[in-house]
Amino acid sequence: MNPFKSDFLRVLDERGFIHQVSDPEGLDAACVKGPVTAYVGYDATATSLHIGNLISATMLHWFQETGHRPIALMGGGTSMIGDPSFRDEQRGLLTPDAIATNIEGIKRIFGRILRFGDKPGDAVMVNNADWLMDLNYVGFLRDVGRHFSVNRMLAFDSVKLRLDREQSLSFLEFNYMILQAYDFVELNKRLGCTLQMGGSDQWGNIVSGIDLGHRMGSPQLYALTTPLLTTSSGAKMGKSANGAVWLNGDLFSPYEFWQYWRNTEDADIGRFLKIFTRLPLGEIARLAALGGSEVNEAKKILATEATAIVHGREAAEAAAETARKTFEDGGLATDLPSIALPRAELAARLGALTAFVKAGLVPSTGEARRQVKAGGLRINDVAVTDERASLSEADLTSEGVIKLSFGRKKHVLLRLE
RNA sequence: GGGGGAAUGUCCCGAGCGGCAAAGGGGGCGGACUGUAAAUCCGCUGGCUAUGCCUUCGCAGGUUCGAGUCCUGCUUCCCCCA
Repeated sequence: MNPFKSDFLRVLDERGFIHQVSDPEGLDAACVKGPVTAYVGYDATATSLHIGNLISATMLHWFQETGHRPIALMGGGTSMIGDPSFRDEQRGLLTPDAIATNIEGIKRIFGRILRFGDKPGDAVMVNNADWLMDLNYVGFLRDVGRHFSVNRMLAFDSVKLRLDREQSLSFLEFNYMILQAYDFVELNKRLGCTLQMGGSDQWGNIVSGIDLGHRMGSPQLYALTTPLLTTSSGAKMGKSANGAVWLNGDLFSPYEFWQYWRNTEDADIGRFLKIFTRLPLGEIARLAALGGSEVNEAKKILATEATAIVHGREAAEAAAETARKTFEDGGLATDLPSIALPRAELAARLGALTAFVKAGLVPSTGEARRQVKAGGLRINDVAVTDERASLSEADLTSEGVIKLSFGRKKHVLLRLE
């Protein structure tokens, strides 16, 4: 199946996006023949997408780049249910309000990744609430539900985890797969969509859509999934100290985002450059081959390029510059993340432990206390040794800020307001 | 329908004679070493207005000076019989 003839599959393959494809030859031929329409669905589980979603969104980018039409599907309807795939327990139900706000947050990122419009080849954004919310229950069961075998659904790996574990799988969640399958068929009808892409955890849901298409008379549909990315040492991608690595700047600043990539493990550089940047493969091969401490140059390029896609070139350069001042000059970069501090609080002597909690560097004063013992907290680069230390105006640097550091890499400035 | 078992530190797994903030892992975080890497070693891994106070062992009651541990009911799950 290897040398693909279509630009799209070749690019995806070369860059390491492909985990599974249904009928690779058929899809390849279809992509050669003319523009294809494909979609990826995003449920409104948070106000922002995260790094994991970026992979599939990037596939949509290359899809468009190679002459096809991508659809970004907002899961306004499916989010009312919640995907149980590979989850070991039920999540709380999202309220309609939350879903609406989440979708607003999620939409923002696509403007940077896809080109939308009305011309052929322009990307389209749709919301499955448009066709799911008004379904008639009995009618839907008769038209669509009859095509699903419960026996078969129970055999899917995606629900096995839940079944094997002692957690119940509610009927509500059990329907998720059916609705997603229906989405695929509906998008085929409405927009001629014949390919659904997603993370490897979506394979079962996607294939169900293909089956449903067969039974309901759709043309041949295709599935393509990406591997679940892990770091070389086995950790799941996308986790940072504060939780997920979000794409929206209000949840995860461009500087933090840049830092996330800067700290990539050596062994992952090539793989990540191919997926998270748009650099040409030749350039990537050169960077990935760097040895010793030279790999740091490659990591900086990875960080800047990946950040530029998500936050814009300017923000990426600024983040790189802030990092350079902080880590390479050992100086004080005044555009490090900062929080405002009322002058009155400082005048009243602010407890050092409290200050670190306020800055969001540690979650509790208890944790701050422990870190003092471990030598992990510094004020203006001087280690805190006394739990009862406090801050005063005397601690302000000549730039008028106080720099709090947690560990070697996390820094926050307190800035008088 | 009947019988037997399980639920533990809100990341996961998992010990726990009635005195328990609760063994041990994994993961995570910090320190040392480095290159803002990996590997390795060391430490930490409920909260607070902190030599004390408060909240944790599926949920709700009860016995007891004292309950994760015993009793009752409930919820969810697993196994066997029908």
